[in-house]
Amino acid sequence: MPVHSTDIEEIFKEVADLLELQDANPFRVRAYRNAARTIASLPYSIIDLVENDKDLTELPGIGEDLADKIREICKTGTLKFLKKLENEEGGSLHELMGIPGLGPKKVKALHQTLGIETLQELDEAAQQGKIGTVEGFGEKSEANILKELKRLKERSGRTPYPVALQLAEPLIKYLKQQQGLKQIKIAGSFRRCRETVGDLDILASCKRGTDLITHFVHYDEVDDIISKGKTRSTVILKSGLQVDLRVIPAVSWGAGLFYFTGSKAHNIAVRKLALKRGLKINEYGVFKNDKRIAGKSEEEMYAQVGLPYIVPELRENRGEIKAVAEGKLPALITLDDIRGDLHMHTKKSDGHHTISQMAQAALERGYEYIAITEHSQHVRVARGLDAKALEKHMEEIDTINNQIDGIEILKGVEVDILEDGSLDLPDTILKELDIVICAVHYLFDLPEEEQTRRIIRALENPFVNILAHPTGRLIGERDPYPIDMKEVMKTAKGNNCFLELNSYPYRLDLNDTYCKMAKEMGLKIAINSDAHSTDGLHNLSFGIQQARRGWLEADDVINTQDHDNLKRLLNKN
DNA sequence: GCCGTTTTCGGCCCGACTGTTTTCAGTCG
Repeated sequence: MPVHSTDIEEIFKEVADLLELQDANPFRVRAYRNAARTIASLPYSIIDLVENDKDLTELPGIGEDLADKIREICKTGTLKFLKKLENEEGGSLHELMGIPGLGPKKVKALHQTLGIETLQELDEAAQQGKIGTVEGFGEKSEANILKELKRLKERSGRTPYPVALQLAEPLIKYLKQQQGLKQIKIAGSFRRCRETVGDLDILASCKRGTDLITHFVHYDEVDDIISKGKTRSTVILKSGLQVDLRVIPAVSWGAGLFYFTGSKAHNIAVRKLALKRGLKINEYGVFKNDKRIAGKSEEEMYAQVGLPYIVPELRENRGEIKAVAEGKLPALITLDDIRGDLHMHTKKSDGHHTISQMAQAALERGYEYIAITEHSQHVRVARGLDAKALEKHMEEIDTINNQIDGIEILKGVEVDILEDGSLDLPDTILKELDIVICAVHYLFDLPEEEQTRRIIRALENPFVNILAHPTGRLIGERDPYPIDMKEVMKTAKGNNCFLELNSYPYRLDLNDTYCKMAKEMGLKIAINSDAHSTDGLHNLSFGIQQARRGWLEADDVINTQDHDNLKRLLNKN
């Protein structure tokens, strides 16, 4: 069983919990949590560093001791120190700390008085009304524990961005009805455009904050009010999504926005710069000797530490602060840079609209070209085309191209990569096309080596241009299939191929870190919608968000090129 | 356990909210 970055993260978090339960030095506890966060926010797998014998202590928050422990986990899959902690008294109590409201002190109290060690035992004790009898607990804590246990069972982790977006829009509209509201914005990972969000952090500035909070907790969709104070409140929506609202004074708007947008790692890095200048940053502003010298806007916050404004998508502490200090921050791609869309389907396979309708919709978006890329025969559910049907389809595109002005329709295909890496259509037809996209649609569970070999062979076909949704993941549904991405990228580059960033918001495949990796290797990306209807073309904006998180600039993306340049890029011979 | 342009020791974020012990400890972000 290969070790992943997330395994190391989990082990360190568990160690932190168990140490905390033992009343260990709180800073030692924090060191483990910091290290877990560092590993989580790396734009690559820490396993690669270990395998290449790199110096792990160069990573923030990782010293000699934790570097040794990381190497131990990589080598053995486990950590002796954790096993030792688990074997000690109370070594299974960390799982109870997963219940919001239960920290180390309360967990220990429950253990000592009622002997509770597992979530199951916690549930039973709460059902029997025993929790309320423990000192420090009352009726409300008991009810809360029951509620959280229930929620834990129902919870399915983070919410995909498009779902959060759908829930957020009407809520913001509702909050805007409040009189005296000056500003309102969603911060947190949502603002950073992460593919999933843990909760929604809404920031507002309002004449009378308490009125806004009251208005907030009376929202129709609120299922449960977790907390409600003068400046902040937390609720759970009926959908299960947690929403935090924080009201901050207008003079602190920028500081609050900065603070609650995160990421935590980015904030810490900026705060460190402030400390060097003798300044202190908190959610209310930048302070010099207790005097606020900035805070109204994020721009002035950054200016005080000598940095230009950094867009939220880059705030992950993945080198953006160093880059901006050196004047090397990328000019990130925007939707306006896109001149065409190279992956879409029509009624001919599993799409809903005709070629003309798709072309018309693309024209309305200001595109100069599109590629129609139907499935190939292997994908029976999508009514994939065989060579003969594809030939007829190409003739139809020719006809429409002659009828329509202002946009060029490229003749393409999304050809299936078969088990052995050969393609689902013969070269004789592939070479007639303007663009060939290849993709894996079945056999997702091949071993890494085999899957990599399969894809590499496909990319070596002289007529293939783009590998679509390169990891096959479906966010929240299907994990990426294991492949050696570095090798795939190398092969793509060597064969004048490109990788796709599929913009379907449950795919976003390539993800941000792979985009950055491609950019660093000099491999260009195609940001495509994979639209199955005219509406589907809009998904491209989700891809742009992900691309920006991956540091991509217009020049890193092939469909920002004009038609002539694109043709040159697609012509491999 | 980490870190260092106050560098090998001594500091490491702290303010808001909840519930309960009613004046504050515990938790969270």
